[in-house]
Amino acid sequence: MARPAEFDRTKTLESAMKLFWARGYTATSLPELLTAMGIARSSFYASFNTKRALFTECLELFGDRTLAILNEKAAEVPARALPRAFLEATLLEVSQRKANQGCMMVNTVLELADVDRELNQLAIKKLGMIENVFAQVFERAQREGKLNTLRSAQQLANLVMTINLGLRVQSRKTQNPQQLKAMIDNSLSTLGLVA
Amino acid sequence: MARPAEFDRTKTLESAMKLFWARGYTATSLPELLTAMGIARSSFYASFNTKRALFTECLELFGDRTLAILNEKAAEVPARALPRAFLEATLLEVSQRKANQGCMMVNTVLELADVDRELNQLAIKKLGMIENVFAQVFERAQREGKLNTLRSAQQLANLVMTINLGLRVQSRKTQNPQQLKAMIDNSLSTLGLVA
DNA sequence: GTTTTTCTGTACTAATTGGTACAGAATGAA
DNA sequence: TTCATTCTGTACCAATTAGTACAGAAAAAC
Repeated sequence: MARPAEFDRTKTLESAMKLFWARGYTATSLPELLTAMGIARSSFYASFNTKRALFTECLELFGDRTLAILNEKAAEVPARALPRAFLEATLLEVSQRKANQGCMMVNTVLELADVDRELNQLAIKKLGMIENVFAQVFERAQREGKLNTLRSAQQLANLVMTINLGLRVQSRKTQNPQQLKAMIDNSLSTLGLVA
Repeated sequence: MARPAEFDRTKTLESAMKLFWARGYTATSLPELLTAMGIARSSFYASFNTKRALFTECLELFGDRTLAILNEKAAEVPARALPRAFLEATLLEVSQRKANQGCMMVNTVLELADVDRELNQLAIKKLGMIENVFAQVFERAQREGKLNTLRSAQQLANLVMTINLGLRVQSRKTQNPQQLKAMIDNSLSTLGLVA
């Protein structure tokens, strides 16, 4: 028949994600997207309906990827070491190769809270999934006696999230990875589950 | 001579600030600003050079106001009670009358990190001034033996800021003031200076 | 080769962006 | 009243926005 290959959709999606991640939804223009993705305008609209739909896909991708990292770490380390493992994996490893990008979900929550409620809610939902994983891991560890029960698993998860969110803001204002590392240590030592 | 009164500049500035606070820099258009401020286009450019200059003024105003609240509380309560007093004053009292606005400085840091470095730096500077007040208050309290020295004053201040930033993100995703109150309690109890 | 499909490139649209120009109404002091 | 000044309102500008239309090049199967 004919030319089968759509261009590498995953790859272009990834490029778009990085740009949205860095510059946010509103400030990212279509021409910028096209350049970053390396495709023509027509191809863009053929493959990803609208800018907004593309952003949704990117946010979805970012969230899933973050969740994957968390699940991966959850399988590797004990519950009380999970916060550090997650923070280092997502904050330090990323920010070493890509400067201070923060977190696309957090960025979106703040940017679009009063601008686009639907996208905002999607970001909130994705963040909620992260928190849920923490809660489940902690709950199980408590049941197995591997974690103290001074706080409920849910409270602990919420606390980890607050610190996580705070550090993600810090990562957007602090260029230096070493300072960030120190902040992670500093915050985690308060949790009472130092590992 | 002639008609003296400029319209109430402070009041219009405040209206602009609220709008920027809610919707961010990029997503706020000039017509929206004019409506909110209740002035004509010409008056706008006569009084506030550009949209960007206006934003700078608003950010400055927001930062100063937050700093004023902090200093006020610092004069009222002992050092170990300052974090809670500050968080409740800025998060709960505000969010009760004005929904989930978060913090304009934090919003700006995330929105403009890779878009407008100068505005971003201004927001970072203002946040730094907040942190400095905490650091000085803690340092003095430690010198006077009113605060344990398990952590340095600077570390403590940084920790308070991380939690503060995290909670401000939470305040932008959580509508419920009671949940927010619980999160404040939950986070502060980890600081080891519960008051 | 022919055919079928996916891509690029260019040219558009209508709406919106921030910013400027200027006429004239409103205002108040002299 | 006169006169200087500060507003409002409208009309404009050039640039940019997201999105559409379509001609034709590129590529692979037959």
